[in-house]
Amino acid sequence: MPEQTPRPTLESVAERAGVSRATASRVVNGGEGVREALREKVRRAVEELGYVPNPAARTLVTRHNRAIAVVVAEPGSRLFSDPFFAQQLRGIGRELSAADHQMVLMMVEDQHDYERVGRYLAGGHVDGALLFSLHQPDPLPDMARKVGLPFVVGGRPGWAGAESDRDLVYVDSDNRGGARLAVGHLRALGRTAIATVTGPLDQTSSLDRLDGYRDVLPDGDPALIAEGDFTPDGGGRAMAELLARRPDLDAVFAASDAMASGALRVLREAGRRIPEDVAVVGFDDVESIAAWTEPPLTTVRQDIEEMGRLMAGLLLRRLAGAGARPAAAAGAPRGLAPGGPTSVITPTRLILRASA
Amino acid sequence: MPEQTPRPTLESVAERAGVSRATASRVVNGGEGVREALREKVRRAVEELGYVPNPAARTLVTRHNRAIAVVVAEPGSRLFSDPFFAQQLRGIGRELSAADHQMVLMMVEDQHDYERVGRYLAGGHVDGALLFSLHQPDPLPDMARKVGLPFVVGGRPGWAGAESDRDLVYVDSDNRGGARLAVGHLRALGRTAIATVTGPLDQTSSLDRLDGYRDVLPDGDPALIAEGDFTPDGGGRAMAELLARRPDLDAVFAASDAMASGALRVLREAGRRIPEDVAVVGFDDVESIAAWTEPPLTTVRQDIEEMGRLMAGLLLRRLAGAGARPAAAAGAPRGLAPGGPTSVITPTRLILRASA
DNA sequence: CGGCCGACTGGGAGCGCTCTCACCGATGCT
DNA sequence: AGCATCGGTGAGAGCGCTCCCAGTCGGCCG
Repeated sequence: MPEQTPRPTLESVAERAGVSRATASRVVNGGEGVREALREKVRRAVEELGYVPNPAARTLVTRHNRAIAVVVAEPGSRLFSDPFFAQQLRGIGRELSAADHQMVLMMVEDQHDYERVGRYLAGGHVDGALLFSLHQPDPLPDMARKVGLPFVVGGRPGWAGAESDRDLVYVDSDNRGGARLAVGHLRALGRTAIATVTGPLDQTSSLDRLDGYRDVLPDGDPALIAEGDFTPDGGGRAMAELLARRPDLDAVFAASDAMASGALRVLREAGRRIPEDVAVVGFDDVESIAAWTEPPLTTVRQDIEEMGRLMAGLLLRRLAGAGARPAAAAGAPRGLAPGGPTSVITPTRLILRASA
Repeated sequence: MPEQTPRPTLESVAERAGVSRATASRVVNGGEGVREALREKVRRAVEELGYVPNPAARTLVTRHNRAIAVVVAEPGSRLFSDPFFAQQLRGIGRELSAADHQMVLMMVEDQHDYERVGRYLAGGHVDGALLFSLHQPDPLPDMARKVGLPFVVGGRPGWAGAESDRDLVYVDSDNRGGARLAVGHLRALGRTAIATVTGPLDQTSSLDRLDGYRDVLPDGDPALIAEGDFTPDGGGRAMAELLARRPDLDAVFAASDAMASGALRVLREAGRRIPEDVAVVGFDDVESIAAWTEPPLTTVRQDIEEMGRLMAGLLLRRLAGAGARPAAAAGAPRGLAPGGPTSVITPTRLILRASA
């Protein structure tokens, strides 16, 4: 940066206040154990000089920088196509800035990026990391672990062993419970042939939602299950398939609002009235979709911002050191390690609109 | 951070390689002017020790940290409700990581946050800043200027004097041209009573789009103009008003897809067929909306990711120092200061679908 | 009234890295 | 042969801050 005037240093503040650098430092950092008279002098000097501590110098000795990394894998994916991501960021940002920490956003798209991120995390630029959308066995957690960097994962990790990995702390919404809510509602409506359009089955959120569907319909016809891809198009295709297999279906639970909107359109084109002929329930409650479909979509809402806040809070607590357990936050804390912090599942709830 | 093993320092690398710290440093930073033999030795030492440079120490002396801040005002607003923001971030991230810079995300919600951000920018945590959604005369640019921090603004600043402020460099899409495209298309279709639903008129993007509408329809009936708020609801309300004022209207240009979706619904409820009775054109081409309305929306697309990339590129070029002018990027460079970098307007184009 | 204790304060040693400059041997030139 | 030159290399001085440790100075106890 082009510095116009040489920036004031702690040294200059101390000089102006007529105290030692050590004392000035004490005042700047809270002023414990410094007589009020001196404290005031230093404060005035800081004011007059417009002194701002140099974070690099501080970090050099304290070994932390009040910053955490938010690593987002595959930004090309749905993470960037719906407001999910932005809302999550907002929650994280709020929690972090309340704790006076900064958020460093990193996007991973290809192999090369993994190295970049790995180097960054290893470099000690940040005190901790929030890892998102981990699919396959992802190298990120191991990288972080290797350099001793605390981290929290967003979304239940899906690979073998992840569940039993005691320091793999994650935050996820109650996908399974939400799906149960949706399908239960459909059944309570008296529907008897309830289909489902799932998300890609290599993602835990899709799997969990499908499990919820099965919880309610343990003996369901497999022909009533079709896989989508979280896009409106895919939802439409899956719906068409479902219609071909079971023309008699009278309800559909789509595992995302986007897929539901595609399904709605296919259903309409097939001449089905909604909700009279076929009741439809979505998932996510993405405002720009759910409230504006024709008819408005009954769906399952997850508190996305809260998830972000929770993740940040969990990480912050880990940083604070101590084995401080997270207060059982909204949702059933899922005990993993008897001694460490705990993963959290946030609740979901049904939003009733016209489609079911 | 809990360091398990004391992290290797440049000193230890030098020792292991049998060279001085200075030489080791040279190798780590590119290896200019070091004999191949030594270079190799150092590289091996780095490898064996798993050495990663300490960024804080480096920043302390170089005075820059390969990081830029992305400051987003009022995250509660539309910035977070449509994918606009996420896409922009993606563009910024791509450009930045190509230049090996990091992105520090800061959200400003209230007065208190302004102070926090101001302190952060003044602290030298970052080498530059990208400022978003500046409405009223915003303190941010001045803050940045005061501490000599290079910055680029997203979206044309709207207050008096901003336009003539020669180092207020911004990137915006061609809102006015896009609106001209939309309205021109409607007119070419033979429509004679073309209405428009504007965005909130305290935002330059709304104003510019309205100007584009007027460019094509200089003698239009003011009753054909209604103000919305960029939400589907607001769009619907404005549409209803328009319908009441001019029941004979046969086309509508909505200044955002979200508002268009609301307008579509009101139009449908009023029994108008689209596009037969009323042709509708939106703005933004937000995929989750435009492609899935009933009928699919003809709209104006802006390359949002490109805007992000451009902003980052502009800033990076500023940082690189030199009066290097930005290459006239896609779009008409709008000359402000004859000597400095230049604001950029990115092109928009019409996407034809069924609604018009 | 001397000695101690405790609350403050200052001195100084780094944190890990970059960068200037002096130095060194090997060339190249006159 | 004598001397300026030059690519390479190392020594050392900080960058601005924190924090340990020793020193100072009242006040209070015996």
